[in-house]
Amino acid sequence: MPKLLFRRLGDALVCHSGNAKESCRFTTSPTRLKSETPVIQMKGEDPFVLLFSQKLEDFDLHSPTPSETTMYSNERPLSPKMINQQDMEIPLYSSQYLPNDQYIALGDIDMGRQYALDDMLHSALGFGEGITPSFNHNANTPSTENQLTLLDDLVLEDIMTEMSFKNKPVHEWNQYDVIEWVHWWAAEKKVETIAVNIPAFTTLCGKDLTKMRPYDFLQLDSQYGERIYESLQFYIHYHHVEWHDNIMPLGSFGQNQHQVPSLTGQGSEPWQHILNHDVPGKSPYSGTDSDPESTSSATSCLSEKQASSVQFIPSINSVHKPVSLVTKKIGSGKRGRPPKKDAKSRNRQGKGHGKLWEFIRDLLLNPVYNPSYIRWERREEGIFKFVQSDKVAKLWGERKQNTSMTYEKLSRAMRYYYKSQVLLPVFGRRLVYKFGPNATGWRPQIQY
DNA sequence: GCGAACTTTCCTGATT
DNA sequence: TAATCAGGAAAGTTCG
Repeated sequence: MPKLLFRRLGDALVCHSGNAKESCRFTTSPTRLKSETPVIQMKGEDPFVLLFSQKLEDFDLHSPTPSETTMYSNERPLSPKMINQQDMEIPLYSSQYLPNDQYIALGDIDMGRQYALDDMLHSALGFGEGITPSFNHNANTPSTENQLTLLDDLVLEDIMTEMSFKNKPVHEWNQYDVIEWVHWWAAEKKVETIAVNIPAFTTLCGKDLTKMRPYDFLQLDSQYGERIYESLQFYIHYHHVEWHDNIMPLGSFGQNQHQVPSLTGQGSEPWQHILNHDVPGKSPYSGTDSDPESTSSATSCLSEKQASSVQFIPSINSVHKPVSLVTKKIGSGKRGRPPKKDAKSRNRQGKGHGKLWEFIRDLLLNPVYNPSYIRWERREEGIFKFVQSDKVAKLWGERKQNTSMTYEKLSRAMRYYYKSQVLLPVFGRRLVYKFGPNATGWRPQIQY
């Protein structure tokens, strides 16, 4: 019996049929996913049909074969309006996740979301009873009840086996394993990813984590550091006890705090330079610290090249600092930007200090922000989408030391790139942009 | 000091 | 109704 598996990509839940040529994707908001769980069943093998409990109008549904496949909900046919021709060619979800026609592999899961995939799938399981879906393919393909595939063997644990950090001891984790684990932790604990200071972990490897004390975790994330520390100790003890023979004895949170390094940078452990940067008013990626030793001599797992790729990415936690919003003038009659009272309060703008499109590009290349903040729609074509547009705007504003930055303003700047063909518009798609011929550095590097 | 380039801010109107 | 998009207008900032 073929299996129907899902892959979550940011806000998108990707559903594959039993044929690699067929795929169907729908996107919806996290809120809707959580509060109004879409109900999904598969009917038939090739093609297939997806059945939703909610109105189809609520979803942005794309099919690769709209002309050949007729999809029906239990109430109404799929509106042609909802078929987006631009999304018909999506190699992104093809062979890598489809080993053969019968069994479909589950791709990497974005664990950065609040909602739990297993909750969603369990809800889907319960929906099938009492529902008589209609299905029509080419007007002559009968509905085949016996081909209905339930999702009973999809559990979160299976999904987790896809994550690389699980296959190695903590002290061998690289920076990406650390990031992945923190994402996994956030999903496990139902903690919003954006509330966790994940950027503070991006320069750490597993070896650093195993040597860090509770207080160190608090310095990385004042809100969740304690819980992350405890979870890590639990993880090491109960999941990787066979690996961690070189790891220091573990203490419960609250102990050993007298042993922690000082924040003033006098310690000698390799992660301390990172902690020293993560103090209020200082971004760990700002690169403005005047002490060259603190950034170059530490034995962080990051190479210089890797470090440079994230050096200007600001702390997410700091985004949550109080923002003084500019109130909109109503009917002032005066157009244009008003004179700035505090002209020196802003970071340098204009040329030479990182352009907006480069900032966006680097977010896309950073697993900390892709896909939770921004994600590729079709990477090979340079098409991307803002997942949390307001958060990206805050990041951009933080970079420019402009706390009043909004997505509206950011998007205006994005649209100015149309003229120079750094970006190209993607008509009909909200929050979607495309890199133009004058944008560089976004294409995946081919390894020879 | 000037102008170009880039960005920000505000706005109107349209669309989703 | 709110969010987003499109684009005009003008001002702020930096740099050559």
